[in-house]
Amino acid sequence: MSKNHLYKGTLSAILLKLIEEQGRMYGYELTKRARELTSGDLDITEGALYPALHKLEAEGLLTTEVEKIGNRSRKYYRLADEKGGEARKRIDELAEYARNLQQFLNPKPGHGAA
Amino acid sequence: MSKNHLYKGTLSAILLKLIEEQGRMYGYELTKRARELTSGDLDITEGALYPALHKLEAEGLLTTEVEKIGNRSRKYYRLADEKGGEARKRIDELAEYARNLQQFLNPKPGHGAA
DNA sequence: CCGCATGCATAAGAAAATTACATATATTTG
DNA sequence: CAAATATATGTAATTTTCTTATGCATGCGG
Repeated sequence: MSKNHLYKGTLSAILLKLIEEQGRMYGYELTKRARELTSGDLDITEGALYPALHKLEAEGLLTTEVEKIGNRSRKYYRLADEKGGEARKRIDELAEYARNLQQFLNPKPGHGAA
Repeated sequence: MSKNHLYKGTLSAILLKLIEEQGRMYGYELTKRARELTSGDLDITEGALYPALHKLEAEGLLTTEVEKIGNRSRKYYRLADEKGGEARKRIDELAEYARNLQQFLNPKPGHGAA
């Protein structure tokens, strides 16, 4: 029972935020963390995840390091130094979006009307 | 300079919310109100608006009343009585989504780690 | 008269996600 | 040990949703 439909459009910014927080993360880890933090509301599927990560890498926002864990390989992502500003900008936009949405849903009870 | 891309997926819920608040609203009015409430961040275009409204109407969530203002006609939308529950459910989901997103961006300083 | 705001609507295309699949290793469970 | 499940990455076909570009018509201000 995911509520993915509402998260549409925020996926790549969410990925950037998680990666920024942890320093580096790999795909599978990102899906688990997102599920945790949203109480299961956001269930990122591979079909959405990997294309999004690849796109961010292609844009130069992320760099990768492949690491062997035993016989299996993980692909770690981290924010690219050169475009760190752009990444942070997108994360900030996400935060501003969240605030706007809150504002929208719970408009400040103006001083005017009782 | 809209930030529409972040709002993807939330449009129909946002429309429901606005209509619920005002009792009834017409298309053009909705675009203006959304722009107002989000300081211009959400600029709903007709190409997104009307298909979304038509879909909600087709789903039975909205009913319409066409009204003549002088020589021009407005199409007012209001929540359908029969499916008012579903509409409110979607609005609640939007609110929960907004809270989750806030939580996600500003995690409560957990008890766990120091 | 011309441009802009109001007001509704559709159509072609792009973007982003869903769903389904493919592959492979590691761990748990009956 | 065999089978199921978790870990781990990826692609492809399809669908949903939005953008961009139109189209039509009224009303008002300069």
